[in-house]
Amino acid sequence: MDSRSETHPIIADAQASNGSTKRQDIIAGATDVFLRLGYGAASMEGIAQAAGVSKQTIYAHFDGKDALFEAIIHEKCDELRIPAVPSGDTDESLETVLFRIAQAFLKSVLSRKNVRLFRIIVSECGRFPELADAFYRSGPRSAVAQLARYLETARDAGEIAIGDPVQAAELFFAMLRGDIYMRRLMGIDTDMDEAEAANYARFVVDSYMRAVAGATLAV
Amino acid sequence: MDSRSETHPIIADAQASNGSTKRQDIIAGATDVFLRLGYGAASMEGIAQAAGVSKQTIYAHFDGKDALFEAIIHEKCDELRIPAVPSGDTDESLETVLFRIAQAFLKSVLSRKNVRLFRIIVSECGRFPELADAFYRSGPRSAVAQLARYLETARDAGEIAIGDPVQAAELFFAMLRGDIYMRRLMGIDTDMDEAEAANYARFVVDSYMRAVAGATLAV
DNA sequence: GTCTATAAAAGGATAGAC
DNA sequence: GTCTATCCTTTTATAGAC
Repeated sequence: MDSRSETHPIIADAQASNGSTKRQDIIAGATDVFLRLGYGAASMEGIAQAAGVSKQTIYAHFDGKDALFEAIIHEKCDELRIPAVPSGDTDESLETVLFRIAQAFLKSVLSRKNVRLFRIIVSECGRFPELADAFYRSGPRSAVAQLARYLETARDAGEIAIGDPVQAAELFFAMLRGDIYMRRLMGIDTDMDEAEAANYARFVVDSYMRAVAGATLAV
Repeated sequence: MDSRSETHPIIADAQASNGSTKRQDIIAGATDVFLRLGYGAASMEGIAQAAGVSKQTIYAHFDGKDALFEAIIHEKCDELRIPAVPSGDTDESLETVLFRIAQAFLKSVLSRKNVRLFRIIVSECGRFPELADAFYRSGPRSAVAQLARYLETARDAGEIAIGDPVQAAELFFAMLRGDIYMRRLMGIDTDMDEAEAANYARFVVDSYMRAVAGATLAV
């Protein structure tokens, strides 16, 4: 895969200059096609055209359609780790931190890219269960774990009354997904602009603050 | 479609005795195959085998794969209307009614049939947007509308403090879906038995009661 | 490694007999 | 209406030249 042939030094240099251009072209084209059409409706011919290479070139770099799909989707799942929950280590109030998390979460989870990725995960979870695991770990599970840690410190400081921090964190994100995320998944709603997102985040944080302000929960 | 030929009275009688057996066989087989494999992975040959008929018989009853798929999925969406929110016209407490609704909702929405149907709606919402509409209207939208009406009466009676009843109802169901529904969609979680469902319903109702017990919301 | 050409199979849809 | 046999397109994957 990384064996640079000695027979055509000029071509080898062209590859070395930006590190296997063809392979990156394939990945870029396949990412576009798979995210747009899903696994079944995407064809290797269409991917080859989108990448500007021939089909055989794809097969020289990947074992087949399944392997290419797994590589593409797995990479997109790993990217979910980046825009995580911002750390709230300052002296901001709980409500302020939750509101900031809410806005970031809504912006990320309702984005077109994210919605399309989740649609594909759901569509192909039978054929590629490992991808569902990767998505869940890198996305929802990671966000929940971070928020749970923060909520736990808030609970230990006596600011809120919750039982299981993980369950409390899951509830917060579930409230944020609300009805709009389901509609987005089904392609019903077009968009939610920043003002609407802020309003909804405010509504959820207000509701959540009341929910966790009460007596300790039995878990 | 319903024109019973006069040329073969015996066959015509066989059809009349239970009302077009072949058509029902096709629907049964297609329902099974489509819900199990989705649109793309299902083949007309496979459906014909599952139904115990020939391919041409399917084409005699339906215009093609698309029309058959739409008929099958649309019918399953219509069935969602049946197990709706139980009416709470008695003198039960708000909490009791919500708890009953929560249990019924969890049982229905987490069922294997319902999860598979929603997976297909999500997968094919690009090709069949009308089906997503049908699902949303018959399922989530219908449940929200019924709960919203109930919450509105509770608000007018001074029992709870909410802004938009529809938004309040959507929040309740979003809390119930929680994290578990997303996991089910991705095929990660196996099952939630009745005891676990009851515990989770209790947790959500408790949290929700606190959330709606506070001051009036700005919507 | 990369391309053109081709194999081999599967799937949607149709023809024609009964 | 129903079946068997067939057409035609699409699709994954491979062969062979350079």
